Amino acid sequence: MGQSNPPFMTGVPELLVLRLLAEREMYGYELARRIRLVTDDVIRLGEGVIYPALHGLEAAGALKARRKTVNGRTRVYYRLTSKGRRRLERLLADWERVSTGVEAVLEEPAGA
Amino acid sequence: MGQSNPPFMTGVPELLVLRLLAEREMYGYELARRIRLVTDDVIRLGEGVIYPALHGLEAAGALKARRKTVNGRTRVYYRLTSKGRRRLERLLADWERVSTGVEAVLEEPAGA
DNA sequence: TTGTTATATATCGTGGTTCAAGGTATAATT
DNA sequence: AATTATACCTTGAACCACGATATATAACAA
Repeated sequence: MGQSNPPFMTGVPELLVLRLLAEREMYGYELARRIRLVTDDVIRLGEGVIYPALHGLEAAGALKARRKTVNGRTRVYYRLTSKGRRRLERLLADWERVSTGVEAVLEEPAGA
Repeated sequence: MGQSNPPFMTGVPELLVLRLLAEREMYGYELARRIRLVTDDVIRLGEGVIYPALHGLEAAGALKARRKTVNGRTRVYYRLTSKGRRRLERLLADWERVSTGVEAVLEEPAGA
């Protein structure tokens, strides 16, 4: 009974989160803001995407959380684990493969 | 009572189908084969994706179907309408925007 | 003081895409 | 005779991503 593979274009939010956390420790709200900023508002991941992704990644052992209070507000900082780094590599390769595939079709010059 | 927007990474199968049909008239089975071939087997769209996409596109007026019997087998050839061409332009622009956004995050060099 | 905006976390219900699997039928190959 | 390739199609479910909602503090305006 069918377990199906994830759709081939998914996992991008996860990829973005992991990639940013590879640079430095960040917290959820910051990640959302940063993605909006860097993509010029093209990609806007809401809290309903960011937080579940973060929690899932942490549960999978790809992230480690650290609580910190700044200005009376509690932030949860996440950093990559080695497992997370490996996962990032994999997702990076997936993205490259798939986007290259899409480009191949788009540039395809009517070959027989 | 939310109707939600489609996820930001979707619509790629539709894009690929429209792009190939912009070259020339093709039928469903052929499209599936062609996408597999051009992408080096990276993207494999099954019939469960191809045919519903084709039907939806036709219902939306983006494609025009034409029945043709070859070697005793019936094929349904699809060609782009002007509406389909416009839709292709839009999806093309969407893909460019989004993939550029993803790349921006991936190449992001730790800017503050 | 009251209201709104920004910061910061979290969950929930649901909607829509994509998926594998199944179903029909003819032609070609083994 | 059986399997593979061609060719169409539908269905049920999985899953991600979405908007909405909730809570709480700080900053700023009116």
